[in-house]
Amino acid sequence: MARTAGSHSDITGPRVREAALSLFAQHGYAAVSMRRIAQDVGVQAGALYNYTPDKQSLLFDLMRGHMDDLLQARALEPQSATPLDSLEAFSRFHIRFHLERPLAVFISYMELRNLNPENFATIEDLRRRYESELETILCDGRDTGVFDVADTKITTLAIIAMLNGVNTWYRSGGRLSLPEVEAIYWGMVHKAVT
Amino acid sequence: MARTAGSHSDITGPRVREAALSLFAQHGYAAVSMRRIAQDVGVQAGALYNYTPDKQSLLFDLMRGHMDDLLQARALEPQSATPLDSLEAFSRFHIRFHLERPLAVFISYMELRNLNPENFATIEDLRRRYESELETILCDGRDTGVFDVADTKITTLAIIAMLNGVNTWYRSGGRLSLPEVEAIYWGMVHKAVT
DNA sequence: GCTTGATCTGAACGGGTGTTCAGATAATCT
DNA sequence: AGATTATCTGAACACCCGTTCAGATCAAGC
Repeated sequence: MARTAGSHSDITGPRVREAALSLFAQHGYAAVSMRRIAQDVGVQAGALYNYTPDKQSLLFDLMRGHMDDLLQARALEPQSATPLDSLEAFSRFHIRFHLERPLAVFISYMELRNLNPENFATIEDLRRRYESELETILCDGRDTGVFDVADTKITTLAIIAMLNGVNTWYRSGGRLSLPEVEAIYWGMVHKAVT
Repeated sequence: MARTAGSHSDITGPRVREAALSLFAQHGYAAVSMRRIAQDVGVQAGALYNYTPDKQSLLFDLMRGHMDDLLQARALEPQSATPLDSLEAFSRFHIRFHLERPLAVFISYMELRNLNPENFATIEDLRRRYESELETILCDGRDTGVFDVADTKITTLAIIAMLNGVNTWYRSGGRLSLPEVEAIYWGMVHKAVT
């Protein structure tokens, strides 16, 4: 068989996903055509179908990949001894991870409604899995008496919503460095639960 | 001149905006066609152009109207004596107002990228005006020594992001009543800034 | 150097898009 | 009753959509 190694697919495949990621984040899934993605890749629209069965899968693969990265990176983080340390580690990890890939983050919650029901369920399951890690920390802290939280479910969502907010304004090279941002948000999270 | 009063325009006009609001919130601006909006109104697509110059204006009017409502409702709220009372009033008002119109809230920050640059600037200005009301409260509280905030701009955005999070999960008739939700979130905001 | 087959082109498919407009419709006024 | 005109229809305009596929292209293996 000819052209197995050194083929263009190793290059074009990632480029398709990169172009889709950037365009979906800028204009939204529904407003971006396959022809527009192809243009950014430097290829005709038909060639995209060597790398994705359809447009929906292209979106889903981006979101699925992002959620997998998130859960894997989280799993690789070192364990903490106390609930307070765990909460600080979670808060700092969340900010750092999300600021590193703003486009994927943006897509992963702006384009949820453009997933078909099956794909939506898959992403939502992964999201809930991530959120439950925070809730477990909050429950541990409440049970040991170090946290004062009225409702762990709501506090979980409130903390994540607050931390996600960083992505709306942070620009690297701006007024505040990443460690400063981490410290400020961790301070607010810390106070809010104690 | 005939047909000035009792004309259909008093009815159809609002119905066009209602249908657009609901459909834009469900499927996104780019994914909703004028024909689909017309179908919900019970009219042909061409008739919509008696009520909006184009699709873009339809979106802008919804967002503009929402921001106007927000600022007006906020202005009608009673003044508070202390920064702490002001912050509580703001937090409770924000939650209450936003839970009353989830569709308009959803559109007003999901569809920002579908506004043309001029319309985008207008909405962003109104949004900043609202946010600055919260920041003023935080500055007052910090200056009088009752608040401990590292950075008023970031704290402003963090609080608003946290409060906005309510809209992602709250359903009326659910586990928690509106006053309970208000109390829980106000508790977290209060602790986070003191 | 020829064969092989992965990759890509370019055209086509059926259908949908926002918007316009001449003409039909019908409610109000004189 | 007849004139007026706001409102709506239905067709048309030029264009874009996701997807398919026969055939061209060309790098790797023999």
